[in-house]
Amino acid sequence: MTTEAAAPSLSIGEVAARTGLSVHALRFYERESLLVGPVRRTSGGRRRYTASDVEWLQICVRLRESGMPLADLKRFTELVRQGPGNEAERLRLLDTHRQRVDAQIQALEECRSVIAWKVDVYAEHLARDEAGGLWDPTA
Amino acid sequence: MTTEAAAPSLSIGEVAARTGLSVHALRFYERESLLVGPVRRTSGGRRRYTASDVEWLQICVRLRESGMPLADLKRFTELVRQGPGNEAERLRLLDTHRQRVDAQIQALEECRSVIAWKVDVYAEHLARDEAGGLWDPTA
DNA sequence: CTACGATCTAGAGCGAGGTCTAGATCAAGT
DNA sequence: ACTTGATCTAGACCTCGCTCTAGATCGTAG
Repeated sequence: MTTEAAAPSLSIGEVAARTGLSVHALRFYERESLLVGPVRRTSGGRRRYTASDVEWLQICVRLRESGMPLADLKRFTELVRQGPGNEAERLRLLDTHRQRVDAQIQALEECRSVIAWKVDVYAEHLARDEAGGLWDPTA
Repeated sequence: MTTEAAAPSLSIGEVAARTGLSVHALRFYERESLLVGPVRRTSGGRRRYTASDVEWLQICVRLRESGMPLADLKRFTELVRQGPGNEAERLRLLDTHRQRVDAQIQALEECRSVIAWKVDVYAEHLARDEAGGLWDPTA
């Protein structure tokens, strides 16, 4: 494993396709230090991403999708970049986020049930609508 | 019920406390036409909200919390303001939103499981940590 | 060699959703 | 009457998270 044979790398466009991030966003993330290591470049200056860059970005996407602010993601990246020794803090960060996600899911489920109820009210109204009756939900 | 006896009304501050919106946000929502009817004023020009204003705002809060854009909320408000006759469109709007919420919940649950897995990885690592071993998750 | 598309940098711009400020007015307690 | 705190308006400003632009360069297919 220490002897490599032409480590396959990806262009920014390919990484964009694989992560769902735009090429703009990828360059932006890099500027914001959201990548663990520096991205390699070709002799001509084009970025070449490794498989583990892509994996990391996929984790980032999950964390972002679930509402982690870029600032927290940056902090997490820093910790990973610093290497072993700070796992407790990484754990804290992730676990705190997990709790926020749980709260978020719960809040959404409450919203969902309120909305579903409203939907039912309207659906029911429309079902018996043909009979024709005045009905003002503002009342 | 048609004869009223001093309909109790609330100040903007009281409404803020009851809805969780800031007084700034309440004024902003009003400017953006997110309220069904015009808000009453005292002789001195202060806003007085009715109980149904508050109910409406509470629905708005749920819809916003669950990610409905202000533009959609505005559209929904318009429909309600126009009165009976457009229930089908209201239903479509709400049901579309409900589907988005469902999708959101599902996405969050996937994120949650990815995060929970990462949390476990770190927790486990820390548990067997005292034994002391190199461990670099970047590898 | 020529085209043409993908990528480069630095930095400006944008949309959403409020938030805040200034300066004035109102209302209630003492 | 005076003080204090809540509210008023109009409009400037802010954060977040990208997105887009301009103008140059790279690299690959003909």
